[in-house]
Amino acid sequence: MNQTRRDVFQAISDPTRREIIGLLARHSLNLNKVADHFTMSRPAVAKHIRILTECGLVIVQTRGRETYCQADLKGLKQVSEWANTYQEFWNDKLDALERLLDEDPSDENL
Amino acid sequence: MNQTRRDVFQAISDPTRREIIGLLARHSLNLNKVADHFTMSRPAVAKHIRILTECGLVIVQTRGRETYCQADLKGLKQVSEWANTYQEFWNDKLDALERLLDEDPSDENL
DNA sequence: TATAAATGAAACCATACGGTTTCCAAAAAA
DNA sequence: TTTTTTGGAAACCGTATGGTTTCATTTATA
Repeated sequence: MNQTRRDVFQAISDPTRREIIGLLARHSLNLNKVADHFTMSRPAVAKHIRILTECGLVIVQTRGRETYCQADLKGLKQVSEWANTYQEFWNDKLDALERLLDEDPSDENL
Repeated sequence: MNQTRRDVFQAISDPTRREIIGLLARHSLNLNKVADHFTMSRPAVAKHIRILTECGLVIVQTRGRETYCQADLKGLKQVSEWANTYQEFWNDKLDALERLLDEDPSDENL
């Protein structure tokens, strides 16, 4: 749970963190409220939230005794854009030809 | 490196695997050709490719003595769609109001 | 046929990950 | 001022991850 190079792709790889994102996107919540949505312990949820903050997807501010968590999902733009780079693969109308050329075994010695 | 439930989000969380995807999207390659693009060992690359196949992003077919790898990135649609769910967060024109309402501290007891 | 190329498989390793429990501190509420 | 509430922090644990080296096997090639 150290601060290795925390990037957005790694942050969203965990289903629990994607759920947290879903929660916080709708309304900001303090830590306990977030944890209430899960069966796992509060510290576990807190660690997930910390990871989300480390890559900027969640912003935390302490108010009194509580930790107020809000989503800031601008970072997901990067993910969307990266995936869309390969849109041709699921958008059948596009570039079928290009891909066919490439599936040709004769390309294999490149 | 076991077959836990391999999902696309986890598969793309590793930068090396995203690079492999980038390579194979342009042209299919056999394992050694893929490995040539990296400084790590061939077995390491092979493991990454295995993970990519486990979630369907890469298809492998053995031809003679070589392992021919091709991308099948339809699975990235899921990623794109998930990220786009939160498009409002980076598309400033949209829903600024809705989000402002939500950033209001008085919401915190939901 | 002997040799080289391409790869799978196994064993191993250090560290990251995802979780737990326990304890402590600070605010808020009774 | 006790007592909750809220959550940070630490220690720990089992397993997954990402890498290595070594060896065996299969297929082409000289």
